[in-house]
Amino acid sequence: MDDQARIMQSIGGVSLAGHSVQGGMALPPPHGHDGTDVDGRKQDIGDILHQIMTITDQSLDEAQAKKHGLNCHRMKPALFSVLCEIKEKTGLSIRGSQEEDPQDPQLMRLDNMLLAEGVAGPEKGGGSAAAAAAAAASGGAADNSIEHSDYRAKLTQIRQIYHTELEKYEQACNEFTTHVMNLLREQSRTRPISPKEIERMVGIIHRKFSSIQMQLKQSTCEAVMILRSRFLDARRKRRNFSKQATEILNEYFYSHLSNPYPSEEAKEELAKKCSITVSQGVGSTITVSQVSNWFGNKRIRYKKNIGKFQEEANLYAAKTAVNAAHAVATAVQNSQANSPTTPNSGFQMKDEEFQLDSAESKNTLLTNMFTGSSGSFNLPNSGDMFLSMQSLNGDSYQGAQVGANVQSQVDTLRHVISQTAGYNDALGRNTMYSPHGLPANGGWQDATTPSSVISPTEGPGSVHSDTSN
DNA sequence: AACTATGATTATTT
DNA sequence: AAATAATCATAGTT
Repeated sequence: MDDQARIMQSIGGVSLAGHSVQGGMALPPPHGHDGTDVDGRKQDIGDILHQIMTITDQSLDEAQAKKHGLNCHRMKPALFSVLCEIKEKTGLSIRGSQEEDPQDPQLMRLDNMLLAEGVAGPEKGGGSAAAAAAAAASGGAADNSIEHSDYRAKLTQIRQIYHTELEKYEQACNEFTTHVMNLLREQSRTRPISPKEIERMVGIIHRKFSSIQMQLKQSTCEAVMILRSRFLDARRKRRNFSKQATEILNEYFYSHLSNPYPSEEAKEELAKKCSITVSQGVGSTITVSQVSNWFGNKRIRYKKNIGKFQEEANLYAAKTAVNAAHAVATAVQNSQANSPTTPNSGFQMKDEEFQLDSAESKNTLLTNMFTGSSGSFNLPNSGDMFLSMQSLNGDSYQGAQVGANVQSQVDTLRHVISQTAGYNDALGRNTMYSPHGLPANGGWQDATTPSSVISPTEGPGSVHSDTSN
């Protein structure tokens, strides 16, 4: 009350001195007599101040009405100028503006991370989301991305939420800012508000909202981290393939030992086979990239220590030998049947001759057939092998149809042969199959120095730097 | 618990 | 881009 009295005092003085009392004259004075003029004015001003003070206590309509009344009041300009003066004196108007946020390193960090994670930024250039969608649409043809499709989907989800929230905050911030600005502008009719103050206010609001946004960013980061640890690390968690799957892969590997690089199609096929193979109850469908991994690992590990794999090699070679023999036999039979120009040429193979039970006769037979012809299996690939077969038999039929299909079986047969031969007459014949001179130069089939048949016990060196974890 | 096997990742080479 | 070589980290084995 003391303040108020003082203010009123000064109002009386200033207003009368500074502003001519035009407004006051225009409006009918509350109290007509000169004698009570001063008292009346005091009361007037007291009323106005009271109304200003209590403006927020009233309902909107009432307040609007009162506000209008105040704005039209004859004392209003005077009061305004007084307020201006007060404000100037108390130095309330310009203060501050020294708080420029120091570009918050933490915010930067979060921003960078979100950007790196592909959550922020512009839709990743048709990258993940589009690719994932395409992959999902096209079905199984998505090799690598299908593994991460879950992850990508979740990431997209996070991204979406993040963006909608961000937008929401942005919008709310703008709305609130404009609202406050309007409010201040309107109030500036009643009390002095410099543009700088408005600016400062806006700055404050923005800072508040950006701190909220930072929280959003932080929690988004957290979500991404959790997602990462859940998925990408789970990806590293290894599940062994099923027995059947490794069986299939090994079969392919050992029957293509001379060139164990399955084409993309072959890989797809293998992946399919491995996935189809029973016991796939719980999520272990094998993907193409897994097949690639497998072959990569297999090749390098086989090469690194062939001796260790001899047993396995024999096993699978023998296993597929029967099939191979079958296939060769039927293929030859078919070709013979289909081509009248090639009557029997002593290359008949009957199934019975290739029962594994009668392995001995089979192997010697084949051994004689192959080793007898060229004496060496140091061939770049099975294509040559096939040629040698042809020349051996003096057969003139075009083997294209057979040749292509038979190639892998020939590999297998060669293996079996080399094994038996290696054991039976390993003396002069160490240039037959077996590892095609691998460890020396690292190549798989351009080997120029075929090593001797590796004994099934342990290869030379046998260093496995791999298993030293 | 030590050890090996193996699927996956990373860095480098080709 | 694909292969290799080295390495990682876990699944199985002993």
